[in-house]
Amino acid sequence: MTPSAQSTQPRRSDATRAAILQAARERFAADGYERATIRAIAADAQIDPSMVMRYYGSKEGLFAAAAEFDLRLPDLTSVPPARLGEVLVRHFLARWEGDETLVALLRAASTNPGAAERMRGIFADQLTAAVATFGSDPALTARRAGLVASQILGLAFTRYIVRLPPMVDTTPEELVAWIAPTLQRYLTGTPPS
Amino acid sequence: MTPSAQSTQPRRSDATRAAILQAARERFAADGYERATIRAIAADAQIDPSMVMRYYGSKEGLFAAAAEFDLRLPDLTSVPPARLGEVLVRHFLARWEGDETLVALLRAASTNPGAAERMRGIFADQLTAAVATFGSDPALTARRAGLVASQILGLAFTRYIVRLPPMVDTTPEELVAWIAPTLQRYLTGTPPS
DNA sequence: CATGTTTGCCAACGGCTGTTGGCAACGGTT
DNA sequence: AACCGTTGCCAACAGCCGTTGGCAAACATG
Repeated sequence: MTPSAQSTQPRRSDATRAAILQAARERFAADGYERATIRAIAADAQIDPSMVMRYYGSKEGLFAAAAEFDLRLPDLTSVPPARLGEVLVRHFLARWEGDETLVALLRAASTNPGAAERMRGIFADQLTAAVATFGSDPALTARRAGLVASQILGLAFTRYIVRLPPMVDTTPEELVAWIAPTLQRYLTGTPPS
Repeated sequence: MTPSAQSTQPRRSDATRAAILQAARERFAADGYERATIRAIAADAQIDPSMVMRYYGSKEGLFAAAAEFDLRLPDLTSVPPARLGEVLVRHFLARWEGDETLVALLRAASTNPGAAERMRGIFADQLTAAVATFGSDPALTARRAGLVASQILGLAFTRYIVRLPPMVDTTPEELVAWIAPTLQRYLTGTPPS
């Protein structure tokens, strides 16, 4: 409790907590939810497995903490409408090329219902909200966001999970050039009859 | 051995083998590789877990048998070039809307290296071969096939695995209308500069 | 100093997993 | 009838899993 200080005093265990979280992200990203064992995560973090339980309650709790993720979508209203697709692909590629959290979430979502639920939340809330900012027909917003998610997640799935050679070998800039028009049409194209 | 007859005589255990395979496909599709237990599969097939081992050797062997999959791609040379995208999306949607094998493969590929390897093989061999039939630049064939795979697998991932509401609620025909132009461009579009 | 809290490790638990070996019933062949 | 391969079940093994409780050291506070 320590009621006097503002609770901002760094606890000595914060480093341990952080080490656990980082090891958890790496293991979940590399192995998926069920293959990533608490024992292995604890070994990576060089602490005892029981500490993981004390700090995160359960394996589910640990995953929930490790899979916290913010897409950090830029403000789309300040982007030229014709370049929306390009900006989005580039942003996504950069976003998870440098952060394995989303790969962890992606892998886990295939088999863990909680992870799938969180993935649903991320794309339903964050992406749909971003798509909604530049308006047009509100009835189509969810569908446009869903289509964008299908191409974005398909890109991530083939490049980082399945590792299809042509998708791994292609440079980010080439991928942007190919995929940007797809997102552009999903976002701003006229609906098919 | 039974050397006289042509080995085509139906064995009494064939029904059991088939029941195991069907139950395995359902469990793998619903739960993924590690959550689908041999005991549960055997219970579904109403036989003893040890039979699974006798007939398929190991869990890996069972999965390999259950995840045998043929995309059954149509002959693309007899399709009007302008309708290639439409034909492909429609085919894929129909193909795995009625066969859970690919969903099983998709789920398992996230965490099981063997499943990912098989998925790579399916798309590298079958899809790339189909794309190669209508020629153009051979150096681009693999990349075109990879891009098609990214959108197709993204569609499957969001619709059948993560179950994003807008992707689940949209009818197949609407999906075809939205996604066909994407595949069309990946297949026949001029490469970006 | 004494006291209470935090941080950590050790050992163990119950449960579930893939896998194995042995044994009974069935079926066809001679 | 005797024989032998096939089909099936039962019981068990060894190993790994998430999780728990207790105990020692480190630390902070009076």
